[in-house]
Amino acid sequence: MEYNFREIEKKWQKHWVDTHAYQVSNTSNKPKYYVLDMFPYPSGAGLHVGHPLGYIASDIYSRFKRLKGFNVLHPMGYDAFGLPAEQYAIEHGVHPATSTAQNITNFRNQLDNIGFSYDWSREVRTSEPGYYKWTQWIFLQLFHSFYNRSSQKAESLGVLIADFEKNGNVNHECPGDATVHFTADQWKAYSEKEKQDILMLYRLAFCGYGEVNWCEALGTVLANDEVVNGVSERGGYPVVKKKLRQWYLRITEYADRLIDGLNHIEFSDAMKEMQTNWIGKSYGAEIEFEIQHSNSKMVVYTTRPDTIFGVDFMVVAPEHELIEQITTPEQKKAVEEYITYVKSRSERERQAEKKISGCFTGAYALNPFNGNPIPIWISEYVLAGYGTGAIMGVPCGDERDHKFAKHFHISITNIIGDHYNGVDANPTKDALLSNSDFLDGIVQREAIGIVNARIEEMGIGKKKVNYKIRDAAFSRQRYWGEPFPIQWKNGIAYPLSENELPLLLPTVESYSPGPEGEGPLANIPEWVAKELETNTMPGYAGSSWYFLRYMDPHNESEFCNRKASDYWNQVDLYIGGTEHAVGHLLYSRMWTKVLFDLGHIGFDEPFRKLLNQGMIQGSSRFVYKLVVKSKQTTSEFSFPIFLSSVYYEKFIKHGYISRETIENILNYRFDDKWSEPLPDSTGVLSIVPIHVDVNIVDGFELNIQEFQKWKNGEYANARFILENGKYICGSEVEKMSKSKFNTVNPDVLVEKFGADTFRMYEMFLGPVEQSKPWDTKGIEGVHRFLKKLWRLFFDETKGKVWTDESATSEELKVLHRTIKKIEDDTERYSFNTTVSAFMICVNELSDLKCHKREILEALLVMLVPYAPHIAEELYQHINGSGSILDASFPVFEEKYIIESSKEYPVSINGKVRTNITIALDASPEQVQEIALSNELIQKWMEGKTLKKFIFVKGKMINVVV
RNA sequence: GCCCUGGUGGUGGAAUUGGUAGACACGCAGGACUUAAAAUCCUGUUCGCCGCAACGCGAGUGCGGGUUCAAUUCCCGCCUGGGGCACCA
Repeated sequence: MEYNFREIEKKWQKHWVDTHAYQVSNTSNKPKYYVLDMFPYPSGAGLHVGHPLGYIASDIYSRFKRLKGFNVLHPMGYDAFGLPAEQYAIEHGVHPATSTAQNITNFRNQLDNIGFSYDWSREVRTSEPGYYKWTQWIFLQLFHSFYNRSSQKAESLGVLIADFEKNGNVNHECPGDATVHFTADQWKAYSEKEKQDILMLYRLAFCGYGEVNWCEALGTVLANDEVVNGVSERGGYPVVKKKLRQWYLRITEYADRLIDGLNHIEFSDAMKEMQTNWIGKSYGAEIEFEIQHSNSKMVVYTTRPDTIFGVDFMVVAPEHELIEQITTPEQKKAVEEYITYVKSRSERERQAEKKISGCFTGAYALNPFNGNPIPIWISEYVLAGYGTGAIMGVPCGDERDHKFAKHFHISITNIIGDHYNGVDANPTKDALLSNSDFLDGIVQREAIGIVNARIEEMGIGKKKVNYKIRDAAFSRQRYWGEPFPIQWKNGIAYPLSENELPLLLPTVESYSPGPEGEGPLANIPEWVAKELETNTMPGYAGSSWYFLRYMDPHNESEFCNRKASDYWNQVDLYIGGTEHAVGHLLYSRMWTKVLFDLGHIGFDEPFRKLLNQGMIQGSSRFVYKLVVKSKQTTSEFSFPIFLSSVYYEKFIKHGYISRETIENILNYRFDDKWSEPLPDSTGVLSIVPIHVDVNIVDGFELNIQEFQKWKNGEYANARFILENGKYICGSEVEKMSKSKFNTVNPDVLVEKFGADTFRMYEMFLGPVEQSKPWDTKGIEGVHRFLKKLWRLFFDETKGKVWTDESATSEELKVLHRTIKKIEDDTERYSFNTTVSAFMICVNELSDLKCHKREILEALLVMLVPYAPHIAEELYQHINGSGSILDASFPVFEEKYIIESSKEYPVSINGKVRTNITIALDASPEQVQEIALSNELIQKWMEGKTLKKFIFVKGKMINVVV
């Protein structure tokens, strides 16, 4: 009987569906375990081999926990709102709901192929009204709440209003505008509009104004993704910043709790570091500077007040409101030109720019301690959104300031003596200050406090904690997202009541943008007539709380019943990529904290343990096309000519190919003699790399016949210049994507080798956490392993070969060593080493000719998480009853693997010279005696004296001479 | 530019807490079985040197230094691949 994986896998997949094998209940006397994959966006491109990596890992862990006696929640669903579906709708007129449903169907079919243990009865889709009703409901919770800084949690706005009526806002500093102060009487006297405007400054979900990428030519707002080098990706039109009314989430109020919460969850140190850096808490001071010949003042934020006497210039962000007031007439034109230039630049470009740019305003600030005038500059490297949008430039202590000063020939004051060498800035805090008036001779670290005290005393500044994190923009001028349950009346935002939810996304005629950068909803007269909000929510709205919905997916009266969330509690294991480090993973943590504060759930961190899967990269292949480039055009030969990679390498090395070389090659390589004249005799020959489908390349060798058929025969009449009779492609590791023709479809591999082989091979590739390029070569090894396993049970000619004989101690040792390895490694998510442990076990059992049920049955149970189909099939044969899914993981027993002696490596001065087998219970003295009396060791020690004898029990021996 | 992360044979990787570097596979080479092929099995496979082999010697975990009896592992400096940087999800 042969291993017929196609038949076996179909059979069991059907059986598992028929028997609801993966349905899980919210009530159980088993302990619970919740394993979750990061919410996938069902893209039209379908799954490539990179996607299932994490899914397989989580599936293995879920099944493992089930064998260990847990009630395991392992759901899957779709983050179904998003930009690509809308873009597709604009281009093809297909409703996003239609294309999304289609994509989901494909996605699901691909997943089903792989044999996952998802409980599909709990599937959710964020674009379904039954789901987004609750996204809207949570938005209303945010809208109706503020962050009470004294109790350190979200509370109902009612609490705030009650206090305003009694005390004004003395107890509650205004988070949206710290300059807002009012008494109880003033509050009561305010109009409805004034009150609402003030409340808006407190709400956790609030409306404000923010800059977007505005493309006039397309009449739309663009995502950062759609802007390339300052112009639109589609069409290449100019993109500028534009201020629009936007919704925000006040995540800044949660900054401290988001930092603190990291101490209570198991994320990698790298991940915690990224989140901490993103939140960017810093301790510093705000200092006020007077401006010469002006009544205005400028406020800078600095983390280094100790360097106040080293300030040689000021820099304000190009958006800073002071600029207009302080710019001198002589500088006006230059400043305006500079600001125009900056408007066309994205924030990223501004920060990444190596070329220093800036413009002098003509104005001077005055150092509050010595009255020295300090020139005020504008530069793109200062961002408006951080701190006060103005910094003090201290060239001797900050690298960027230093470069700026050098570039604009601003003289540099050295306040740190020898610590500054005139060439590089030195950001030390340990130098003794000089040139610093009353701070001379004081260590910088201590001077910080002294200056802070002095500025507070003088009333020109105060200590200030700052955060880099900004409030999260929460609206999009798009169609395919959740509508806001908000109505606008006389400029006041009124929430819909809960019983009006869900506010359904209406159908539209066209998906193109509304007037003035508004979203498509602004084009619907009925919508506008009802004064409904025309923005929609961003992609991360639905994904910020989906892990809760899985616990109670069909509940129509609550977002999630408290009993269900109390039972399932936190996600015990969350698997996904690091690309979500500072987006999704911060937003969902914040939402969880809000829901906790408001008493809707009983925990304030969503994910107890996070495992980051590495990215499977594509290994792209290139063919090299010969073209002729003149100054204006690129022309081609009448039939395309491709050169093997060796020629391209030469071309790259020398930067050009001579006409003679090419003519020689052409004449020499083609049997029928090259007769065509080279096109455009004035042009330069050049070689252009083109991505070629990796599926028609074997290793690096191009399959020329397939290539000529590729892309509907676009290159059917191509000619090739080969090396050693082969066309060798170039290669590069890049993101796996359709446009790079480097995707590999799991369906193809499952069809050829089976799901079990595919699952194990994905794991065998390397540690889940590590990124690596995909290479299909090697999958055969895993497939051979499964066939070898099969042969432990069935012989091609003899049929069944397993027996009921009892196992020998040698066989038990193999089994129990494997149990220990599989259990330990699975527990620490080291799935690549478990696969090799299975291989070693099967190799050893084959060598021992072991076909004993006692051993094999335990092996099958361990294999279930990894290769469930073959395990279930073989289990049915040897056991005959029950499903292996609910078997118990075999119990490791130390007694089977105890060894009495060990072959010690013996080194002389750290170099291994021989191995000696010594009893494990030998004393160090005995070991030394045995080792030193060894012939080989004596030979090595000849003429030398023993300096030290190192013996690590069970590990090694080192003789130092 | 800033933050995070990786670099070990021809290839993917192993070495879990500083203790035999290269487990397990792929590929390659040679062999067995077969009329032949597939499948399967066996042997070898880090590099260099000693004319082969055995044995042995030397080098070796991106590069350069350091700590240690001992470093892929710890420290310092550099080179380089990947991810993120706030409207892709």
